[in-house]
Amino acid sequence: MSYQIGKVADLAGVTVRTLYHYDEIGLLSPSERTSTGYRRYDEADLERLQQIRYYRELGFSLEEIAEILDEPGADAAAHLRRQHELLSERKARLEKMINAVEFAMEAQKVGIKLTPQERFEVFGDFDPDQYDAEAQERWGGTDAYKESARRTSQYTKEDWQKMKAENEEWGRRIVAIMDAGLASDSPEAMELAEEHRQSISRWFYECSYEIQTGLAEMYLADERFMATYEAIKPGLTVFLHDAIMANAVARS
Amino acid sequence: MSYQIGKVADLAGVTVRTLYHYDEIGLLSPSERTSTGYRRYDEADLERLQQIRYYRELGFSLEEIAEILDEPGADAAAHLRRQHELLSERKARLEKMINAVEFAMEAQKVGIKLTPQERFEVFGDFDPDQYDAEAQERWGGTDAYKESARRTSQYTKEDWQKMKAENEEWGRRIVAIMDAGLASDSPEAMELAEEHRQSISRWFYECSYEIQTGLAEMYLADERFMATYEAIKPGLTVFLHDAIMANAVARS
DNA sequence: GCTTGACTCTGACGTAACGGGAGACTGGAG
DNA sequence: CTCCAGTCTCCCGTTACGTCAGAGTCAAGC
Repeated sequence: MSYQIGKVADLAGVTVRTLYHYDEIGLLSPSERTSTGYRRYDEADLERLQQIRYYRELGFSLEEIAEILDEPGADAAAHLRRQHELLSERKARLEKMINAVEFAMEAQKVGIKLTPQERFEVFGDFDPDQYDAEAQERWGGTDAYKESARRTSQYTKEDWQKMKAENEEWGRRIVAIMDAGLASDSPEAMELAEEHRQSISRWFYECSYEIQTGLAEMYLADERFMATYEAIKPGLTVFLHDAIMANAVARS
Repeated sequence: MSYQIGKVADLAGVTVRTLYHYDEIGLLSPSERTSTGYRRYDEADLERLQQIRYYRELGFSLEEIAEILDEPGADAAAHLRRQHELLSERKARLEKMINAVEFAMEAQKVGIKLTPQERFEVFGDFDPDQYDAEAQERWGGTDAYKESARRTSQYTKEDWQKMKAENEEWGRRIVAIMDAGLASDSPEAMELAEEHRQSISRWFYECSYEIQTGLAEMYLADERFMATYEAIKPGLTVFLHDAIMANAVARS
């Protein structure tokens, strides 16, 4: 069983021109020709094309691919293993980039400027080991921001003003609680943590306790998020963080 | 605060030539020049470069990026949302490719040939909705195949022969159990399911009950995997599948 | 004030991986 | 026998830079 060039192109999702090119440079020369010069690709050719496509997807140049595939002692299984590893690395890199975008969105929402390093560190050389895939999960997958985008795009100026007013009111109340000397795990503080969560749920996206605790950690970990809360009242960031944690534990 | 071209190049992980190029085609022209003609990039330029890098990573051409970025009414937040969505799609696609590679590895291990469609379907147009991210989890993340690769690379010819002998012995025993008319959830059948799991753990990778049940489903879902077991004895695939399920339930 | 080495400037040509024709031949359906 | 889609080889075009070349710039050190 063998296929002619157009069929192969369709199957593999490439153009015939690409296959001509691969033949020209000797990367993939069909193992047979008909008497009239038509190219015929067999199973082995398809397998090679499959490997080529994976390595291309991974960003290798055709020259590099030719070297890799013609390496003696590297069989199909070895290539699959290698591709699996490289794809996994790419995935980790992508997750890192998604997190970076989420971070940038959150920063922008609060009106914080990114440092030049932060803008680009995700594009730098990547060490897969240092990356914690779980961080990704904190956001509850990928829907939160989609939902947020869908909702906020509809908001009018009055909506934003109303939101701002609500937030300020909330700020006054939590400051009052702190001033009253109440603990961060007092019912009053926890109630305000709960309101913080519900406010996000109402205005932006369904905010689970898990997501909220993720936010609380981020407020603490990043001095600029911290600054926005500290500006309202010194100590508020830690207080809010603890209240969120206490509330999350109590409610679940 | 503004930066000169080399600093920007370092920060963003591109070459100065790339920045010259972006300037030439009007994609990113620094907002200022010194009196001696040196380019000076400010914060806004960096933000634009950040967007450019994300869109490039996503495979857009420079011309497309110019259009997107100069679209009126698209602010930074809109770009971040768009990038987030596109990155998520890419991630789903990558996961699909990883699964396809794993499938190919499993197929190869058992000596099954892939159909041309299977070789390339993962490269086709991708509908993100149809993809089930959980399938990915069945393999217990990404370590199983790494481990398998690490171990099998050390194996000698005798190891492989020993493994083969073990497998054949296991095959004879499970056939005997079927012939004896025992049920798939009989202790004897479950014991052999357990041996199946331990054999994989010993020879390839730490095989959890979760992974094993994933394998059992794959044996049933794919007629060619099925064929390898049916060749030993008709009905074996279903029998083994049920035994694995019963054993997994019983042990956890 | 002068040198020096790292950095920057503007051309201009080179390259990888195809895209998109032109013009001629092939091959199966009617 | 005729068509029309598919295939062949040749060849020039394009994108996103890489790679010099030759000249000017800048901060540091003597």
